[in-house]
Amino acid sequence: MESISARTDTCASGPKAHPRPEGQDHYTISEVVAFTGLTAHTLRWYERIGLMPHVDRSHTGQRRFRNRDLDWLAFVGKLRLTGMPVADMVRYAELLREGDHTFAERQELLEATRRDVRTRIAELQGTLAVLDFKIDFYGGARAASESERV
Amino acid sequence: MESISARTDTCASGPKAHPRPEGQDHYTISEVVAFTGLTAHTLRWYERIGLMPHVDRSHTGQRRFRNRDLDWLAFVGKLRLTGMPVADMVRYAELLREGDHTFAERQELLEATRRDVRTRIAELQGTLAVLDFKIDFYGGARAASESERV
DNA sequence: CGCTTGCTTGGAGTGCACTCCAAGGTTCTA
DNA sequence: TAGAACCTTGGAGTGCACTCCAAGCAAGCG
Repeated sequence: MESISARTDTCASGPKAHPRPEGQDHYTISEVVAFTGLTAHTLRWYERIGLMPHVDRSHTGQRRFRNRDLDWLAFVGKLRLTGMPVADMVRYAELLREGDHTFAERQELLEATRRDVRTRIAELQGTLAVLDFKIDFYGGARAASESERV
Repeated sequence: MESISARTDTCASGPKAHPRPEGQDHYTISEVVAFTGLTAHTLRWYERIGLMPHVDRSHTGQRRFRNRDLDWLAFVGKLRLTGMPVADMVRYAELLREGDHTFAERQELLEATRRDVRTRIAELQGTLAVLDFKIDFYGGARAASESERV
């Protein structure tokens, strides 16, 4: 049970995660900034709103991120690219914390996201057609004015 | 010269524009709201920030949109779908107002946008791969737990 | 030990793209 | 011609996703 959620969480060896040094498993916030490209502000904010699963602390209270946090941040980065609202990501994180009985809901959430992404790709391909049309027009107009000039 | 910019502006018969009644050429703001799905607020705001080419007014000062405005709004809608910042659209509108000598710059702007759209599509396809992976995982886990149960 | 650099917090500020408001003038329908 | 529905304006407000700040504690180095 536990092992299944863990695998779900870290996504195993699936998609490539953020780069990181080998054989290490705790990082300061600035190291995570360097790996992920996020700012320290954003990392703290993610934690505050419940988007991080629970970050370890040093004995003096400083954050010590682990590899699983980097994996999670890599996945969050993907979700961010989909345009998913942060509130929905937080919802997904909550479902993860609640355990295996939320499998179905998590799957649905991801499927809804996938539908949105597919729609978005189709929209973008539509805009691409318009852009091609316009750009060809400008190209044609310039070619025409050049041939007039020649 | 003029005719070329006009064609560029309205995009001629190219991509399909917002639906509208045939054989009419002036519309109140609420009609344009119905055709475009934008709000009246947004239409006025577009005009204020210089994103509309110049909307006619009735003798009492109310807006009377024309077909070319609907064409332009359809194009702006496409640009909006690309994720282009409004400021860049305003820039494009300015270039249009400045006349034919801005052809090259307009073409560049559109080409840069097209590059962005292509990048965005590639990103989204990357996220799709991750989503597929995760969704398959949930599907597999559920199938496994069902077979255990059986 | 002192110095610099890094980390902590709650709360306030930013930029974008709208979104709404109040107060009043206009247009249409009965 | 009355009333409802629609239109006008400048300016203020909203929601999202950060982004920054001040004040103070922590860590590593010569």
